[in-house]
Formats: sequence, structure tokens, C-alpha cells
Amino acid sequence: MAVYDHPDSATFELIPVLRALADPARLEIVRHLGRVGEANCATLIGTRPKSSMSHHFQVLRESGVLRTRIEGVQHRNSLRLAELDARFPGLMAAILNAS
Amino acid sequence: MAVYDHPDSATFELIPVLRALADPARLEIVRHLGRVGEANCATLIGTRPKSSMSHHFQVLRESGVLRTRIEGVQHRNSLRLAELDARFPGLMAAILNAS
DNA sequence: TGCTTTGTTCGAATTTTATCGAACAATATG
DNA sequence: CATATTGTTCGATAAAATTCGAACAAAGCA
Repeated sequence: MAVYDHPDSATFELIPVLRALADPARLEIVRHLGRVGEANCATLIGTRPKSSMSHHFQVLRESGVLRTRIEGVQHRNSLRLAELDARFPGLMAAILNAS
Repeated sequence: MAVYDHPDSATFELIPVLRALADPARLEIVRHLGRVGEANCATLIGTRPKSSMSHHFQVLRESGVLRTRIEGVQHRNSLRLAELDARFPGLMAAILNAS
């Protein structure tokens, strides 16, 4: 996998996005990215094994929630906030602001 | 089951709510209720069997997305929009407005 | 080249969800 | 009382998601 392919924002679908967000590990990732903007996978791994986290990043990526940019040996992730907000106005804001 | 018990809005949790919404049958129920305000289960059953729908209503109810009021032989469902918006501002609006 | 770092992929086990028929319960109505 | 009507509960099956170790791949560095 030299580079990831990300879905075009026109093809985002609500149910996969909600499903991606409806998981503790993934919601934690999303909220962290909401604060710091961009982060590589390693900084987001708490106690969980790499393979589990890789799976969660894949789910988030394929639903359109985040984009992964490869830079050297690191994979930098960031939320696709503008595109998400264009397609589902207010959704990510509600998620990120929820207590 | 003489009457349902609904969670207090103070105990709503984001992940169960997102999970409840992240299903085609349930999202359809939610959107229909968003349009008509209140509806009994029967009017919301399309092709799916009653037992499946009953399960979906239970998931929506237990997460706090909707309230079920028993009136005679019918169970009338409505979204808990005000309470949801107080706890997760903008969330349901984003869901209901999403194309 | 050998070693480290970062993250993916594979495969299998476990857990969770969804689906749906059949039986049941409660309320109304003839 | 007998019969619909409305929806739940039970039980079993099937499908999907999660979890995680181990092996692998790519990039950088000594």
C-alpha cells in the first residue's frame, strides 16, 4: 500500500460515517484530532495493539472521516472537517462539542 | 411490559446514540418521526417483520433517541428532540437535515 | 548492510448485532 | 365471550465487527 485512496466527499454516506464515529477508540481518535489538527498513528495509540488501531484508522478513512498523509515512515492523520461539513452540515461540530 | 422506562436525558451517552442512528432501518424510523412528529410502530413497518422493528425501537428507546407512549393498543413514538439537543447540541438537526 | 521505527496485512477467535418465525400479552370491538 | 389489532418476547441462526498476535513492508539511519 504505497498510498491510501480516500473516498471523494461527494460519495460520503451518513450511515458509514455514524458507524465509524460510534466506537470508543475511534471517537477518541476523532476528538484528539479535533484538538491537535494532525497526528500520526503512533501518538494516538494508548494501550491498544497496533493492529487494532490500524483497523480503526481504516474504518475512519474509508468512511471519509479522516485523511491519511504519508510522510516518510509516519502516517499523518487529520479530520476532513470542511468536506464533512459540506456534506453533513453541523454533524462534526456536534460530535466535537459534545461533552 | 406495562410501560416502558426511558433513560433520563442526563444519562444520554453519545456512543449509544450514534450506534442507534447508524442503522438503515432505524435511521429511516428517525427521519420519518422527524417529519410526522409522532407515529405508532405499525405505520413505520415497511417490509420488515414486527419482531425486527420491535428490536429497532428498543435500541432507539434505550439510547434516548425516542420516547414511546402507550395509548390503548398502540405505542406512539416520538423523537426526544429537545432533550437530545440540550445534551448534544446540533446533533439531531444535522442528522435530520442530512441529504 | 543491518537495525530501528512506523504502520499494514493476515488469520483466527471472540463478541456483538441483526433477522425473523412463533408464541404470547394487552386492549379493543362485535 | 370470541376475535381482531398492536406490539413484545423468546430462541435460534446468521452476519458483522472487534480484538490481537505474528509476519510483513517501507523508510530512515548508523
